Amino acid sequence: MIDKVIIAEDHTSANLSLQKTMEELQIKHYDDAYYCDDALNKIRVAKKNGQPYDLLITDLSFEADEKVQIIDDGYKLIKAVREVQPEIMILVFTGEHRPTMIDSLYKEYEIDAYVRKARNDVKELKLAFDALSKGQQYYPRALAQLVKQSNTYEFTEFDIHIIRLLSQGYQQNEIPDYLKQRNIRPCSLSTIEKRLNQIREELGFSKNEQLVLFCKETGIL
Amino acid sequence: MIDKVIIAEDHTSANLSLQKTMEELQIKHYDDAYYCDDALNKIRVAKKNGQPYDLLITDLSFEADEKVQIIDDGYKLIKAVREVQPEIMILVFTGEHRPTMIDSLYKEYEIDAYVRKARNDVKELKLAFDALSKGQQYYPRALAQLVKQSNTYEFTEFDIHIIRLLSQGYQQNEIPDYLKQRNIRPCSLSTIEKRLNQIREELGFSKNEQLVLFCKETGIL
DNA sequence: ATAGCCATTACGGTTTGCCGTAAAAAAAAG
DNA sequence: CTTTTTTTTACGGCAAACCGTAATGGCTAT
Repeated sequence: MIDKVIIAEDHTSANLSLQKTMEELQIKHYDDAYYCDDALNKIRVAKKNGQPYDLLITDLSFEADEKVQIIDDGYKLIKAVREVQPEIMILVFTGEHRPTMIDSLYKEYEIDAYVRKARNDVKELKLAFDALSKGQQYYPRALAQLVKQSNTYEFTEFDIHIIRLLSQGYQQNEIPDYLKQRNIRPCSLSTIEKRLNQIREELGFSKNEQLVLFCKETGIL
Repeated sequence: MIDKVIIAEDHTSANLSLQKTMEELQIKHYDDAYYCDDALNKIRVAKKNGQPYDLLITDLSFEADEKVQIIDDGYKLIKAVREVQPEIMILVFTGEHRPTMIDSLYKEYEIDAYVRKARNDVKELKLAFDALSKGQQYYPRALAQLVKQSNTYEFTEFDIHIIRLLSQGYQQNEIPDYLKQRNIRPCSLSTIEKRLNQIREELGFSKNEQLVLFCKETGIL
């Protein structure tokens, strides 16, 4: 059973929607937070008082403002919360929709549900909630397909490094020096060229411009 | 006075928030639409029946789904609505925050207010509403500053066209043919090279990869 | 009509990127 | 320790991109 819920969401409008949804779901006790630090703190206190939350509902992106925060986004909040109270259920409610990123949240932090802010999001929230109430994970069917599709190429740290340098204005022939200075080990121009060639081929791209755009869109950059 | 409001917003959660806000503002008559076509239609009908809406609240991005729509985003909706009922007040409520884009909405379509989905958005909605009730325009103070700052370079349609082609994998020497086939008029390779060179210089970039990334980040692509 | 101006195009030299092959180095296997 | 395999690097020819200069074409004003 889910009795006690904490909502972490900085947008007032979305926060209120979630609260209203909680009421419709007849959750007796829900709290809300507009900052990650605040949410984490409430979770800590509740656990200490022997009345821990059953469920955290959180967005992924939080906007910085004049109040300086230790935890400044949902990813870090999830990580921190898992350390404080490993068994708490986590529902991610966000507009973010990079499938691989979401999938990695399920794998790495074992989140229990993901609902995308979209048409019919409230209905989907309730579906997710039902699943969670029964102790089930809620993994949207569409997500599985999207993950499959998008997982055409697995980028290594090295790949990302190169692509980032390109997107920062480095020429390819400047990159070997850059890598040598940092003792990063494949560092020849030839290897860099080969790597880029390979990546482009696997993704069906002809130009680095496409690659950079792709990496931005999938959240790699 | 604002008596009658129409809400165009596809996210259920945001839509419900707006409805709730309308109730708090004691708006007696408000309707909502989850599709632009639906919103436009309601505006048309209301006007025909001699009970036109006073205010349209709309998002800018609407997601496509199986229901094929004629008008598929807020920009087009605003344009269409201005033709149907030029005097209606328009409040844009969106997560979109490209200052120049928003500013151009004020200039081109004479929208009356813009509220960003963010922390305290509900409070700002009410402020905007107050201004509109008094017949005033609501132009957020922060927006003016941002517009000034961000106007480093003004992209022409032509610029965007070229950059988009690059980001789709076109080689520069393929672009002249592409443009000629479509009777787009500077179309020589030389002009394209010159244009890109100029853009890069003005933005302090050395590579097209940077440029593409920049355009993606600022929402031009 | 023509002179002047601006945008567009054409051209050529240089640099950078692309891609194949082969050598060298490192890692794995025997 | 040697052999095999894989990874990394070096090199070279060619295509694309870069960038300056000059020529062309269109437009305006006198």
